[in-house]
Amino acid sequence: MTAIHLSISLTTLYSIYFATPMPDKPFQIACDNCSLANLCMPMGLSQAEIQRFDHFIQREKIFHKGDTIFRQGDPFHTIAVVRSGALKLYQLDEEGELTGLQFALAGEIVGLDGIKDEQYHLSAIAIETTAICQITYQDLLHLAQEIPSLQKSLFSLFSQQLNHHYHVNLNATAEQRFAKFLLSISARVARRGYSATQFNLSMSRQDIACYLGLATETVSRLFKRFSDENILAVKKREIKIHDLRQLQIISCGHSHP
Amino acid sequence: MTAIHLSISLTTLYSIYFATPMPDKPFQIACDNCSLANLCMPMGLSQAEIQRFDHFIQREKIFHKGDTIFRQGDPFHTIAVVRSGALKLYQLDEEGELTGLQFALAGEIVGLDGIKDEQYHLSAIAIETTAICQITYQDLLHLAQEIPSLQKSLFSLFSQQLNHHYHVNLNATAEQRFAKFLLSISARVARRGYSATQFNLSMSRQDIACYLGLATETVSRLFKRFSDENILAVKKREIKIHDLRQLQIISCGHSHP
DNA sequence: CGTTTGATTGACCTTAGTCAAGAGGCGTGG
DNA sequence: CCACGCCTCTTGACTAAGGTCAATCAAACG
Repeated sequence: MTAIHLSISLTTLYSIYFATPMPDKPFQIACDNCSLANLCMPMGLSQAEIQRFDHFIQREKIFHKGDTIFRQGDPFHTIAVVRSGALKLYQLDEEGELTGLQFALAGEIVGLDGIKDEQYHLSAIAIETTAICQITYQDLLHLAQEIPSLQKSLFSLFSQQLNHHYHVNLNATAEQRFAKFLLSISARVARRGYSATQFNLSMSRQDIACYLGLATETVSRLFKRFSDENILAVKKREIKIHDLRQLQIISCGHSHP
Repeated sequence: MTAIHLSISLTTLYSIYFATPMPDKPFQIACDNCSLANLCMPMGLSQAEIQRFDHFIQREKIFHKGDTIFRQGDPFHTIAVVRSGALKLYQLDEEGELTGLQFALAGEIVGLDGIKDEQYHLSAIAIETTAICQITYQDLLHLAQEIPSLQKSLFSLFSQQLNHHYHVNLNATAEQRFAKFLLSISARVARRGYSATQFNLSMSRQDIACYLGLATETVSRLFKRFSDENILAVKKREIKIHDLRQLQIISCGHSHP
């Protein structure tokens, strides 16, 4: 088969195809056609309100693996939502020791921690290619004042974020924590309509270990153990869960009866 | 010395002393004269706004040790603030196992977790005699809509609560966690104007252990160790911290150089 | 004044962390 | 294209921190 290589710019292609010059933001997703809208700030808003809200959203930024979104201590101005990809959020103490680590997946909001002291308390970096939507806190406050249902969904999102933090259990064993982690990722991926049993982890073993308060070796051994017990299949960072029920049982601490 | 025992009701005493019948809410603190106002929801409000806000606050309830404020799974209607005393907040999983535990001291807000699913995700019980102020979420939403600075302080409080949860460090040693816990209590007590170095813990050793993800025996041993090292003095639940600086050093993991 | 509940202390054991070595990928540059 | 070095991950052997079990003590409470 012979391949024909065309050298043609996107702008030209666009204008040929649509018979009109390419606008500034040609293929951009707006809130009212975003698949995450029901998980995100505009949830519960009317069509008109969503369009009004959308007007204040910045979507230019694409971050690559390792890029910084904001740093702990930076002055706080904007709230961000992960549109696609994933972020790692972490906190260092005065000595530079890591004191906390979380992940933000598509549809999840980051930066709310900055409101109180007008500075971010966490650093955020992309752990894969990541698109984010941003809104300034000033705009958000004004909009929430004018749109009661936005105010309500913001409170709701805050509440959800609080609940999410209750899930790390200090008393759980390594096995329980790890099972709970996999279930959490599964649920978060599934919430956006993807498979709950097949996904790839964008975070390193080391990040998982830090998040769970374990050593990387322990995480590695748990992957092996669960794989040996046929609970899941793992190939690099590609995970296929075979027995979701068993994971649930393990996460509650009834692993080996 | 001879004691004279008078049997006389508060109502009667009030009317004798003030020469007027006792009103329904005689000695009640209002938001505009409450010492916690600058930590609480009305922070940043004008005098007039505080008085408007105050109108929606219920203050009748006094809870005794062991009394339940709300239960995990109860329908969510109200947000509460601890005016004096202390609460224990805890979460059980489906199996009835404890999965999380926190404390709320005077000036701290509880119930925000309930907003998202319209039910409380934590149970709250008093661990000493506790007075709370309550407001219904409905009223709060309406007020926040009308009073921009209230909306702003609510977001700020939410943000603060999120930050507070980042402080539990899964990678810390028993010693570090314990030191951090004492520092946290110290700071929270001091914020209300009380001594940062002398306070009494209203929670049991078991509660502290659960909160820190340790065994009660370990907590007991840590109290002894710190006491032996002259970092603090402990008598039952009465704590006197001698060396706050050393606690800070320990909490960062530089205990024994 | 016994009974109960919470705290302390000691002896022992388990879990998971540490150290060390090796394997598998990935990108860079010769 | 292959070789080299650099990561990340895996696996094994040993160790230590802290959990468990059990006994004792102290305070609280009816």
